[in-house]
Amino acid sequence: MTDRSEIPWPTVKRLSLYLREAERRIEAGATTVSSRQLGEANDIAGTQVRKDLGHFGQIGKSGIGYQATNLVMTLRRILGLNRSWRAVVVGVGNIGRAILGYPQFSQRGFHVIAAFDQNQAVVGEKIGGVEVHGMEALIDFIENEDIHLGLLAVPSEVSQQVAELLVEAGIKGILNFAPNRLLVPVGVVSVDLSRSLEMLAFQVSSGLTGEPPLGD
Amino acid sequence: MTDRSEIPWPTVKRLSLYLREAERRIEAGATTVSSRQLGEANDIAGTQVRKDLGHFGQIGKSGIGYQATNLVMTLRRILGLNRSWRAVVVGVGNIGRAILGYPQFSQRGFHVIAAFDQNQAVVGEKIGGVEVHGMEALIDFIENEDIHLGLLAVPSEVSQQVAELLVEAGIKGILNFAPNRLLVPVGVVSVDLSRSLEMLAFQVSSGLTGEPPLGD
DNA sequence: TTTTGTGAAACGCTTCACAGCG
DNA sequence: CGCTGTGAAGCGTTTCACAAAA
Repeated sequence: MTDRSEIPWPTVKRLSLYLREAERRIEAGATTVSSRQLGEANDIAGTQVRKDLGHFGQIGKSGIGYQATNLVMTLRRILGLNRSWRAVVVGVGNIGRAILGYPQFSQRGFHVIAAFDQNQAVVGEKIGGVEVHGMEALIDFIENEDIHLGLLAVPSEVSQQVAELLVEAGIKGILNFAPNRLLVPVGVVSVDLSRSLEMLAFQVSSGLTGEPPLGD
Repeated sequence: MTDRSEIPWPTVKRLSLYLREAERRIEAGATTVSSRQLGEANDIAGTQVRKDLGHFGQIGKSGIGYQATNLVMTLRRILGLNRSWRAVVVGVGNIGRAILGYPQFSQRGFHVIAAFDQNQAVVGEKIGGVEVHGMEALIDFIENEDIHLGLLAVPSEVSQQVAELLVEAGIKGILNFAPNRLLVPVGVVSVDLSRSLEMLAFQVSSGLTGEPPLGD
């Protein structure tokens, strides 16, 4: 394994796709997968797949391909999925509720432990088996319950402020649903629905078809 | 204005950000914005902003910057936001419900006209003022109500099939929430929450901080 | 002086071409 | 042969450097 910080971001974005494909093939009975097989469902060339996987050493066998279960284990390890992640949802509006009701997350080791909201009207509610607490309980909860990730679904006017609160409490990463950049010293990935819709509007207006470069 | 199909995709992804920033500055009383101002909130260099905007002709003034309201109009036109988009939500699970309750969309001219689901138990329900219909009504509705976009929030096992249905009915673009590529001859933008979480896990595991290249 | 617009250079990722292994 | 791994070439985007406009 090479130093993870040397892996190009475009490669990282594809690793999830390879992992899924490998898992699908294993379920279909495969014990071995080729670079072409790993890429074809997502229109990624075999060469590209091999270059990407090459970052982790020589893990394939010429003439055969990749040992499927090994590959899955390697990808899981690189992506950081060989552990369990404890997360809280902050902001129980529409998006927060959707996350709380989304069972797929726990399949990958992401566990939503609790939710928080400023609005006293929703405090005490239970959504998808997860209890909603008041914001004043946030810091203690994160510290005491060993929470790693924050799923941030608050209005954009307060997202930076709440993000800083999370970081102060010791959180390690934030999935941000607000349409603005967060300046915090932890990992951040943003999901910006308005922006996605606008990119779609551009595509349609331009008469473009299919997905833009690499499923983003 | 140049041919839109010649605009590089990385540029398109940034246009939404410039538009937002320009609008924010106008609200704050600005009549003029510089390339540096447009980029700084998102950590984009002034040169980059100018190269991007250069695709639409020479719309700035040396020493001054860009006429704010003009710029907003231009960006809106390029992105295809100078019109109204009629959309339907297909699949009224957690994500579908979240979209239906999300009022911000209509601010940008995206109007969710109706929702559809296979499950008879939710048909007839009204969510966020939008009625849920059965899947059998989908094709006629799209044709008769002049629907342009489909917001696809169905399980991944059926997403390709439903996408084909939408295209057959004449839809022009799909915002896809299922974790798989859609092979259809219309515009597609995907929002893949599991993948975003996995990229976040990678970042945190690697000790990386801040956002990956350009807020994606 | 501030800021745009733009060729040219630099950079990073993708694709090619092919050696080598099973 | 089929498939991997990889140096080298190719390509598209970003950054630099600077001329020109207000």
